Amino acid sequence: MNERTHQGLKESIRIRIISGEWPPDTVMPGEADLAQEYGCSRTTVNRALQSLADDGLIERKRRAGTRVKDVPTRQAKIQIPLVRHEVEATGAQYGHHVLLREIAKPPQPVATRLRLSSGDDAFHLHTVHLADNQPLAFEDRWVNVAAAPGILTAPLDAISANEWLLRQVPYSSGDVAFCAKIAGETEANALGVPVGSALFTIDRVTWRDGEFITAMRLYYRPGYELKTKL
Amino acid sequence: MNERTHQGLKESIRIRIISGEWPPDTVMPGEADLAQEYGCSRTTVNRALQSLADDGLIERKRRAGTRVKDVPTRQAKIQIPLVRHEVEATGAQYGHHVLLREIAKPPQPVATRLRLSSGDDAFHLHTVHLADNQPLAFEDRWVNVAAAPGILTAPLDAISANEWLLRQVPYSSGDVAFCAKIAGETEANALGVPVGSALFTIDRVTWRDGEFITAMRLYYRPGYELKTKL
DNA sequence: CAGTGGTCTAGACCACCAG
DNA sequence: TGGTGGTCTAGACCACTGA
Repeated sequence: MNERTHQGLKESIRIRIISGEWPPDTVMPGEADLAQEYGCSRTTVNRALQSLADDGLIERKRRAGTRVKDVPTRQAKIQIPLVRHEVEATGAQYGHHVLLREIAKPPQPVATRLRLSSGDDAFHLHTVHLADNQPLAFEDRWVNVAAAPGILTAPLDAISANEWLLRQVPYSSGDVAFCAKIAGETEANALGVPVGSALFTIDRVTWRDGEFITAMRLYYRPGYELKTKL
Repeated sequence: MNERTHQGLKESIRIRIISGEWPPDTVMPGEADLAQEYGCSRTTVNRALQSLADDGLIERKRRAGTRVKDVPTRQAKIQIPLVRHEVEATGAQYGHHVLLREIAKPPQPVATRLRLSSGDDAFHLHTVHLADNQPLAFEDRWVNVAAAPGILTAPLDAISANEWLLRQVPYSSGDVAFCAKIAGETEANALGVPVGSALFTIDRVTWRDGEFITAMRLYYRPGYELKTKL
């Protein structure tokens, strides 16, 4: 790898950290020193070090300098999956069915998470996502109609609600949680698995400018794995 | 926010994308144009746009320019948790117990994932992680002794194997998978939950320079959630 | 308060690839 | 093959903060 580029520089420094040249919890040379050592400009060193800090390998503070983290807890980047893309990436054919579609008063836990006044209705949707006609995931979604009025007339048989919302109402922020849940009757029937199966679950609430857009829970069929690299 | 910094610039451009100024799948103005519009240098625009591309909002190609993603699939950064840090972050007291410690031949699935020759022994460890003396997670780990010989004499009662390995053998790369598993007897006993519970599970294999270091599976107690933000 | 990282600039060259 | 992004440079000023 070319050590004159910030990427090559980053890799070189990473290896020096890993090899123990600067043990955990010690201060590394400053940017100016490294720039001189590598014969490049401080700007380049800065980019490399910022990237390493972004990865969680080092910590940087003004005046205090750059130090190797005590425990190099690293960050993983996860593509919050769009189910259709997941399916198509495996070469399978994607499909989905809407199992339930109603305007209803959301249960209390959902209503509070969505900051809806009690008594307010919301759009409720059950969808099952298919890969080669086999159920892959079951989606339970509530949508704030005020934030996305077009959802009521959207062609949800042709395009999944998630995708429609992403296109029409690009969100500004969201909370995501991963967990495991026991399949109840609804989920079990939708996925065609026994009640009591362990389902990998993604819980998501999405906001835009402080206004709630949608809350969704995605139950994946048993055996599913969300993979990433460190 | 100050629009003269690359962070402020990024936020400004992000809002313009979200507001629909450049709809999905359209080409944005080039770096030079934006630099002129904002009255800053192209370098600054470049940093802002690279950051947005890193977040998954836009795609950049030489010659083709910068285009808003069709479906803005965003990336979430997840701190692969060190259980001790997780526990201490909630204000609880961390502890752990080693339940099993042996040299044994790993089962075939583990051996192949670790690229060990069949017949090779490995260091096997069962650990339960505690928060205020309540079981939080059960860890099943195999370690390649050749890659981390000190593990055999490490004080694993005082420091968890994960932490010891991170300090002594900082890894270069790893595969991570999240899934849900049904609690078998071993996991259920360790966590003090009924057999058949749904356990959020993190599977991890760690390498260094192509040499396998450790494979671990972490079963969290029911109700646990791994949270992040978009 | 002095040294470190954070950031901007103006200009430059290059790699890539779509037209 | 020309236009676009990727990157480097040398210098500069500033913000922060720990010694």
